[in-house]
Amino acid sequence: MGSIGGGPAEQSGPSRGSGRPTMKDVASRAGVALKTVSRVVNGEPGVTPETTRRVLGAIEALGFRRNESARLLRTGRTATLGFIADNWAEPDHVAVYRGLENIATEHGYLLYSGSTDSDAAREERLALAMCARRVDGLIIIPTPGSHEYLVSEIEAGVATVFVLHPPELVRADAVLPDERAAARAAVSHLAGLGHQRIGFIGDAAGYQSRTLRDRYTAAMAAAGLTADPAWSALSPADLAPGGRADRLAVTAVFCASPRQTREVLRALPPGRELAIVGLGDFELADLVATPVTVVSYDPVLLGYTAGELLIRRMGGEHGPPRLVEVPVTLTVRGRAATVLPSQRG
Amino acid sequence: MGSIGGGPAEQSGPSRGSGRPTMKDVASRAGVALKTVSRVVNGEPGVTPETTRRVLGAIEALGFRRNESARLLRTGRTATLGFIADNWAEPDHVAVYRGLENIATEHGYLLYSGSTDSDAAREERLALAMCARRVDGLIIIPTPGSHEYLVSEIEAGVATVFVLHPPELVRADAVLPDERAAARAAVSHLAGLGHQRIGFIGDAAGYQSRTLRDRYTAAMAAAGLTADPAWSALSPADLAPGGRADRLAVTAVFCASPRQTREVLRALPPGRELAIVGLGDFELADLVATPVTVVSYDPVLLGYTAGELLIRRMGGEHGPPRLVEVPVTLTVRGRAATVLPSQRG
DNA sequence: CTGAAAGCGCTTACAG
DNA sequence: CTGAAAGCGCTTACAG
Repeated sequence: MGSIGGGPAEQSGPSRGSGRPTMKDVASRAGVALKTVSRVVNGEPGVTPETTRRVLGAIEALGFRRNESARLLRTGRTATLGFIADNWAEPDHVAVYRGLENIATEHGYLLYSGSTDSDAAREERLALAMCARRVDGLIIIPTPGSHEYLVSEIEAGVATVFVLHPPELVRADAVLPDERAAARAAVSHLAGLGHQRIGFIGDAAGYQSRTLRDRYTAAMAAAGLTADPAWSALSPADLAPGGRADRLAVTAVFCASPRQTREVLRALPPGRELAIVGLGDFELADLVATPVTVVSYDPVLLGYTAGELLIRRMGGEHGPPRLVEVPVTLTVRGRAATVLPSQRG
Repeated sequence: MGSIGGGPAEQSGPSRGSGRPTMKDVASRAGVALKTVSRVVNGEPGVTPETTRRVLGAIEALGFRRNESARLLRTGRTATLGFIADNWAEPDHVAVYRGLENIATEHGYLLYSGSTDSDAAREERLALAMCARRVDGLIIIPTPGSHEYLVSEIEAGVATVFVLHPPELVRADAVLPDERAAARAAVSHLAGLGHQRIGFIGDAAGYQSRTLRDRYTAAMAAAGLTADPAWSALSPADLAPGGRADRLAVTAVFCASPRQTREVLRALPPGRELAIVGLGDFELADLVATPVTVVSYDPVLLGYTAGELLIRRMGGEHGPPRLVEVPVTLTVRGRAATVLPSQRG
């Protein structure tokens, strides 16, 4: 174990047999030079059909498969992208990954992946480990906290794109849902149903929804509603009977993420009337006992778009960091979104 | 683009700047030999504090970070595992990945990952691409179809473990839920509620649940019930009003996977009484309008166990392929599981 | 059409 | 305590 990097214990003994055949082995079996094998393997022109046949025969006989890692070392690239998710338990994060995988596959990249569980130290460790492997680019669903540790890597040429949440303390591209439009759609939908006391449910750390909280406040103002600051500091736990939500007499909430929305559903006491709009759709949202309206975006598109931008950057596109916003759609579900007459005014 | 492998278009021009500093750069800046830099970086003993200081200074000044890929080429290992999922849209597959990531991180491995969407050709392409990068081991949630293409890789020393579904046409380790116990638990639970006409819902291809179907048949027999073969060939579509399920007068079903269970929930006409037991739990299973009983296993444990076995194999543990079964638990939910008196007998 | 040499960035023996 | 040489498995110039 070294002092930098570390890693699994070295393999003991030659238990792996004599290893896999190399180009050198193929060359000597075919009676040609190494370079000729390389030519055949790479489909380069200028090799006699007869020689080609001999080389292919040796490859077949030996079960040779070119060591891609060695090739890439010489080439200077790795044809590898790194993806860092915050939390695999979030279907949205997985969907972002799927979008990235789609475009990565189209372009011949393989993916390193890992998750952080919102632990900034884990994110740093993972990202730097991927950089040490010399990934060509990095896609990150960021954890709360600074991403300053990436500055030197980005300067060294590692293309980096943040997705789903914005980065902090580092200038880099980001691909996000259109949060301004989302907040407006949610608030104006609820206002249209007669709600005035609309709360905002962010996450505990208050980080990942900080910009969204500002959007909510702006959207409330745009809808002609004066938002009590306390309304925007709610968490799912505040929905307990007699809890803060009751005391604040909130009749509707806008949830910052599918996870918040699901937690609200779980926390909601039976019989408590509450109109819910969540940012981000989730499976079975239409089948739960209290169907919820959502402002949804396409998380797969989010990942695909981020990958697209990354590939353009790796291709040499320069310019200042870009913010790409993906459109959102309001999907109305259930009757719970209507304010009862007695609650109006 | 070569004829083998292919890959993204080569980067055009020296847009990456002059590249990152190497040990050679550090050595010349510190005025020492390459080997001395290597000693410091690896924490090897026998270097003067003064020399160490000079080297560390140069590392700092240059922003040197060791190229892990190059180190691993020399070492002969890659400290990398490959994970191939069938479908990232399945939360269970993601959970298996999470378990694998846990143990991989503990042991210092990085993960390549990819998915197949049940496409056997994609699986083969991915697996071979990972082998070409010389992953130390491979964990696969297999697609339907033969895995014979892996034989030569396994012989060449790539440790391979299948998880969640068994492999076909290749001898390799597998880690699965205890399907026999699952089928028994499901059938005996339903039989205990008075059901006799219990159907089995597998997937369309009929593949991934083939062994499970046999388990179901055996469990029916063990419960003293005679199963009409038609009952075991049901799909969610058969639940449409007046469909096969109605004609067969099935009063309960055992679903082969969380996906089947969710599809049954979607296909179920309102008012149709049907007791449902699914293999594998899923989020919101307790909150849907028709709560379902499940025979659940821990998918994270499945992935962790598979990784554990893989690491033992990579460590040199020999012996014939092993089948590891993870325990299952019956979780009873909802009242729909009870047969109405009028339906009994 | 084919090949011998040098090198990608590092480590592994082996000398001093 | 420090270093010069060879090599991991491949590709990139450059010769014949």
